[in-house]
Amino acid sequence: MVRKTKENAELTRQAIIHAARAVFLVRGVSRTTMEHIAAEAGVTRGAIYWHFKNKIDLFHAMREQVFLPLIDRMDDTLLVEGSDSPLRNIENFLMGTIQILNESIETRQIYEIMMIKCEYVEDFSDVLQQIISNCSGITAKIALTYERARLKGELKEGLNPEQLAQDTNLFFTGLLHMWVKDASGTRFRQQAADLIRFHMQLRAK
Amino acid sequence: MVRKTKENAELTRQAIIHAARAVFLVRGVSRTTMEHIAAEAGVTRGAIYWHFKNKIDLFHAMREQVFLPLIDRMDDTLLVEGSDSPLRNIENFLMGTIQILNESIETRQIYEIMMIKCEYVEDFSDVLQQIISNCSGITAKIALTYERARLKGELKEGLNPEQLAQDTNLFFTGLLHMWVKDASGTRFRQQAADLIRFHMQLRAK
DNA sequence: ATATATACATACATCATTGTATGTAAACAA
DNA sequence: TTGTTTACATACAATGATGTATGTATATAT
Repeated sequence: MVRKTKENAELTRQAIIHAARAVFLVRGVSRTTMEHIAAEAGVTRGAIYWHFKNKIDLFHAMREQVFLPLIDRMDDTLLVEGSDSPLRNIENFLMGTIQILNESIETRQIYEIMMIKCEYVEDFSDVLQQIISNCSGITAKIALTYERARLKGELKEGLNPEQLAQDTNLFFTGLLHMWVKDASGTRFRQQAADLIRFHMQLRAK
Repeated sequence: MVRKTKENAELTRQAIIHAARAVFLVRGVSRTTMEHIAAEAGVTRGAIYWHFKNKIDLFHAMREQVFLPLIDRMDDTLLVEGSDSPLRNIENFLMGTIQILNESIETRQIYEIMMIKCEYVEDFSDVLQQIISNCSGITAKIALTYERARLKGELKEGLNPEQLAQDTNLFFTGLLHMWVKDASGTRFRQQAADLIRFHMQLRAK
């Protein structure tokens, strides 16, 4: 059984991505070898090199499975016109992200890999640029939503939407990082919702 | 020149730590070999294995040089009794940390290594626990200071010091991460001070 | 029905890395 | 002054990892 159908080949590709995630998680990206991934996926390195150019290529494929949906959801949650409570939209977006982390093992593990099991050097260093620009994209959309909240009179007086968005973005960046690092769950994972609510109350009228 | 005096040996030790920092920064911790470090330090692997058990041991030695002073400074800045503005103390602590990152190449590089050039797996995974507990220590001290601020009437009404501290801690965690990733400096490094001021104004009366 | 491209598995050559074992000259203690 | 320990350098043995080259059976196109 050497040559497979297209559907079978796609299954193999997915199996390799899943295997990579599993191995990255326990060994870290750098210490993971193609042989590790192949063994986990039940194939040989030949299969991996057929589907992916090298480890980075595989890494990017894994990353996309989580980040493309994130962008979509953000647009759906934040950029809806004519919402009666933009502030709620922001809160819902943050809550939704946490909820996804809670529900999706896949997403959770990929976040963990990207945050504490990957070294951003050499070929990986350009991922940082993507993260930064991604981040400013998020901030911009949050800022827009804060501006709408201001027009609706939801905000305390004298608060600059742009600065609010930056503060929220940094808060959430920190929360995600601590959420991921808090494997025991006692410190941050359980209270994430409370932290978000408090953060939003700070700026609500 | 084989056997050196104690002072000379200590210099060698420091040279190895410095070299490790330089190499970790460009190659990442995992991809860095003892030979790389030895070459950078102008010694052989023999010297490194004499002073350090292995790469982790060396990593911890490097880390301590930055984090022991941090704890001291935090205590000095936050836990001063009878300050007339606890809120200012918190702001000064955050500002001071950023200032140190700006001024000390060594500190900056070690933060960068720990945040985006190290994979927390296997032997390194217990560092995460240290970070978490370190973090809750910081939050506790900030909470204490917020409580003092509340007693002095510096805070807006109805704000819980503990929650404020958590929010501040997450904000600052996020800021440090973005500060480090923002190598160009344009996004976060230049406006860090403004972001901190805004964050503090959000809770000041 | 045959040719060709596909989806892998296998084999190969090369280089990198680790820990330790051993060597050694100078510092230090007695 | 003579051990003895220190502070390394050198040598060794074993293993791991990469990328590519090659093999091959089957799906698919014509």
